[in-house]
Amino acid sequence: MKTGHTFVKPLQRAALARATGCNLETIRYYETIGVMPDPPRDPNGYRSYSEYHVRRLQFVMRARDLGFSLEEIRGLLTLVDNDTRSCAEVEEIALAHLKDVQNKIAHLVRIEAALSNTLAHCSGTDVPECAVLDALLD
Amino acid sequence: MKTGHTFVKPLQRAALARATGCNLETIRYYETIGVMPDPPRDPNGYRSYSEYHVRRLQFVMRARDLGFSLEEIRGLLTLVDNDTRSCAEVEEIALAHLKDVQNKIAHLVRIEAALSNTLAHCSGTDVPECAVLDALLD
DNA sequence: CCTAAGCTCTGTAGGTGATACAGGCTCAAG
DNA sequence: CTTGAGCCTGTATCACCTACAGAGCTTAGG
Repeated sequence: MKTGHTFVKPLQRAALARATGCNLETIRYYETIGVMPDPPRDPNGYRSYSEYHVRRLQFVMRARDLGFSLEEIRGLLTLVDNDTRSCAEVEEIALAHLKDVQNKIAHLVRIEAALSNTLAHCSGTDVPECAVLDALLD
Repeated sequence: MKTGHTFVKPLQRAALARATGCNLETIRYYETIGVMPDPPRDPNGYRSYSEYHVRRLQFVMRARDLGFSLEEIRGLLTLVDNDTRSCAEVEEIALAHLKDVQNKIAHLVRIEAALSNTLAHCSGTDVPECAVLDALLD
């Protein structure tokens, strides 16, 4: 086949979903909240996605995997878009998020300790005495 | 003062909120979703809470502090209500929840590692090269 | 007695992050 | 030509609240 200049054929919504692992409906959701841009439309009104959209959605998905909120992701995308890419600004967002994650971990670890401590007193039998309920009932 | 038989005066919604630390509106919410029972009403239609409600809401709040979902709390309350209090059933709910918490912790710890690893490569300066964005952009 | 503050009531909207479904087009294959 | 898959839009739903608007009630002060 002749492949003179690389021309990547546009994707429909389901194809973008497959390409990125993102849920079909979520793509439209990200569009309405402005995380993904309004894509060009085919004459029939169908959304037409390019490689640009694939990369952008992948970026969003990776950031979400790291637990960034959509608000934080919006911030990161602005930096990418303006090609400001000031490392300092990005670091600020990422550091704030890291602290957030660490707080969540600390909180969950406390919960885990309390829970397993309570469960340690549980007889696990069918008797009506229950250490877990006692703990909750005070 | 004469305190022949102990008569605890009924509480209004704000008083229950103060007594339990629960948000005022959340009390009404818990009522609509059936976690708290419909309280008796004064002639003027005001909700009238007794010690029973204080204890029940405290139970709910403690369970929430431990990260139980409202669905799980509903399950625990059913056991309390029926005075079944089969320790085995309670243990089942609490153990499932403990596993859930441990999974969340494991997940967040992975995120934390990835994040701080990425941040370690961050120069923190104003240059447009940014390890964090590079990681997200692939 | 009247008024103003401060409660209460109800229903409903907003927020986060999606997910799902209904009802209607369009398109390609058989 | 029909059928089925895909697309479109708007709206409802989930968890878990929070908040506000607009109304009524209660209480204390003047």
